[in-house]
Formats: sequence, C-alpha cells, structure tokens
Amino acid sequence: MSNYGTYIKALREAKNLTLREVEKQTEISNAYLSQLETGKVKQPSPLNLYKLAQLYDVSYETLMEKVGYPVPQNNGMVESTEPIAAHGRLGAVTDEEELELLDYLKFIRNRRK
Amino acid sequence: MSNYGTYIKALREAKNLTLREVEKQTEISNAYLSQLETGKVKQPSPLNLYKLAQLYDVSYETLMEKVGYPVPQNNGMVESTEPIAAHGRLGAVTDEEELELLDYLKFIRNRRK
DNA sequence: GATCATTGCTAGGTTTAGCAAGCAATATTT
DNA sequence: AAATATTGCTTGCTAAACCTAGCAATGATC
Repeated sequence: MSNYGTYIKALREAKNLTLREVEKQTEISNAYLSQLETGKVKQPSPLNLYKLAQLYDVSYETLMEKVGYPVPQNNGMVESTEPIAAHGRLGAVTDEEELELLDYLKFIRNRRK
Repeated sequence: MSNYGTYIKALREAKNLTLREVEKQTEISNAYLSQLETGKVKQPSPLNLYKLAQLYDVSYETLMEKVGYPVPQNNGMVESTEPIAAHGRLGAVTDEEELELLDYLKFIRNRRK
C-alpha cells in the first residue's frame, strides 16, 4: 500500500489550500481530491498527478514514485525499497520526517496572521 | 486522439510476437492487448506501459508520450532569482523557511520516542 | 478434404477512476 | 445567539480499465 494520500494532503495543507481551491486550479473535483487524500484511489491518472505536482511545486516524478508507478530515471517499479528520500538542501529525509516537515511548514506559514 | 495503438502494434509485429506471447511475458491479457492496439483504451496504466516498453525495447517515456501522458522532463532544481531555495518534496520553500526546517529537523532527530 | 491449433478480436462481466450533489461539522458574519 | 458560508467528506452514479470466455478466420497436420 503506497499511502501517497497523506503526502499530497500534507502538501496541500502546507500551502494552506482548501480542497475547493485546489479544485478550481486543477479542475479535479474536491470530492475526488478528498478520495485521493484518504487513500481511496489506487491508480490515479498521470494527468491528475501532473496537475497536482505543478500546483504543489513538487516534481511530477516524485508524485509518480509516491503512487507506485514506474519512474523513468529509476528504471523500474519502486515500492519504496529505499526509506530515504534524497532532498534538496535538507539532506536525506525519511518519509516520516517529510510529513512532519510539511506539517511544520504549515505551522510556520500560519503563525502570523 | 493519440493513436498510440498502431505504434505498439507495429512494435509487436516488428518483434514477431503474437498477442498471446506478449500476454505470457507481460501478464496483460491478449484481449486487452488487442484493445490497446485497436485504439479502444484511452488511458492505459503506466504499469502496463512500462511492461510493454521493456518487452519492446523502447523507453518508458516514449510510450508515455505516445499515449499523451505528461512526461517527466528533467525539471530538477532550476536556478532562479526567486527566493525559492528548494523544489524538493516539500514544495517551494524560501531560504528563510529552509533554515527553520533544518532547525526543526534537528529537533525531530534529537527527541526521544 | 477433414481436423485441430493458432491467430486477432469481440462480448459480457467486475472493478475502479472520477464527478455531481449533498451531508454534518466548523467557521464567519450579522 | 442565529443565520450564513466554508470546510472535508460520503453517497450514488457513469464511464472506462482490464479480465475470462468465446468467436470466426487462418494455418497447419493427417
């Protein structure tokens, strides 16, 4: 089970967007977005993944990999055998840490209002 | 319409394979393979595309593109003047935020469960 | 020429992607 | 406090992915 839902939910919340705001910018219904985030969709369309990647400023490949699709560079199917995700300037970060960082980003961006 | 069907059919015939031979090696039913080749499937699973790409010795990206899916186009970290530090898996992060995240990472890793 | 295997393909089915409409809970406004 | 708007989510629904079983046509084997 790939559990990419919590990841894209964390991405959305880090950007302080509502499901309906995302719907507006991606043309993906908020109902379906909710299903994506709560793990009810196994194989979302690459097109929708691409839209979300663009809106959330993450790479298309990252989302593909999270979902469990083969990724070109990776030259194979990846079921997250490697628990460490290479990160920009933050160094190696585990998936769990990644979620915590996204949650903290949300906090950071909300604290002055 | 993207007409990738004739392409993968040509690939198969170039390799002198029957639908059932392809079925054996890819675990994709010959019935469905036929539908793929005759333009009856609009959005085939990336996983199946990957299997076919491997068997036919073409790149996964090529098939993705033929189908009409967005293809990952080396959009790694791009040098820009914007105050964006990283487009990693956390989305766009400013330099300031990045410092806070690093600090928080340190905190995360030092706390005991 | 008759029989049998192999070919690509269709019919009919189950499962899932994705949507429109609506729900209960929370937030906002008056 | 009451009315209203916004939130995430669930409930059916349609369409499409993908399968099993079978078809007609061609090819082999006797």
